[in-house]
Amino acid sequence: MMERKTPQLAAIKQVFIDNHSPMRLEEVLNKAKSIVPGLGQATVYRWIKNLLKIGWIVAVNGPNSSILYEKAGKGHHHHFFCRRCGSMHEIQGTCIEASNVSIPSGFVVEDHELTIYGLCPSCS
Amino acid sequence: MMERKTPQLAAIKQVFIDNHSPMRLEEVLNKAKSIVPGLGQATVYRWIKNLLKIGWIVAVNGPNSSILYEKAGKGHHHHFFCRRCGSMHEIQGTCIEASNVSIPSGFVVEDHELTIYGLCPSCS
DNA sequence: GTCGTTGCAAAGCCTTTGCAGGGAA
DNA sequence: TTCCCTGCAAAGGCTTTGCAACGAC
Repeated sequence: MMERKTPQLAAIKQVFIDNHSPMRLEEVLNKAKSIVPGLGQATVYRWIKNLLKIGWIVAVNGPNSSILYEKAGKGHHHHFFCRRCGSMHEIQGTCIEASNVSIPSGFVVEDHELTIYGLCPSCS
Repeated sequence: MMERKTPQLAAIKQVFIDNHSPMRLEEVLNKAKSIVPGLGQATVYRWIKNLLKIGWIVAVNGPNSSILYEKAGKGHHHHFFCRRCGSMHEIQGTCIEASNVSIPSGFVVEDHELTIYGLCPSCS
């Protein structure tokens, strides 16, 4: 994949660099549109797919089976979802190592994902 | 909601009683169809929505933002997703209490969901 | 000039909804 | 008889794809 430096791709990347909370695709689209007004949604769909494939961003499972995206390479962390305002927050320094979990024999653990639900500081 | 005892609803419930792993809606539909051949997908969509609302089943976030469903009232447990065969397993007795997690002040924890990724016994 | 990239619109999925007939109570 | 439930098909909503024009290199 030879990436060409287009304003559209630059805008999409910038959105991920500027925003640390995981975002829905529509949020990425809107934020990127404010940088490149004519940006089409198909372009965002295509680049998110590509950026996922090359590992520049990662997908996070959000509530209601939504998919959220965030920039990769931020180290292991978990996510907190506020049930009142619907916001998603990164929770740093709360790593639960897989070794702390007693898995039945036979299962090979590679990775894990933890989502905490509750109220964020603004809503509690 | 006054539930009438129809063969369709009985079949859908039976599928959840017989299968302990979380299932995609399509799986529920197919299994229920083997009990009630003419079963329409709209009926399954409608009953899954209702059973969720009354808390008879619960939704689980699956990989790729898929939604999985399982019978409620099985106690707190986590899920293991096999990356090779795509199967989802219940992991009992591995409860990570929210109190074990150091959450920044201001956040009110109500619940959590843990998904472990790796290889199941059949695939490892 | 080449060919990756883009925006638009059409096409594809999956899920929900409208509706008339059927059947549980 | 009442009216909840069902299956079918149409409608919605979100994502992907086809295509011709554009533009990075």
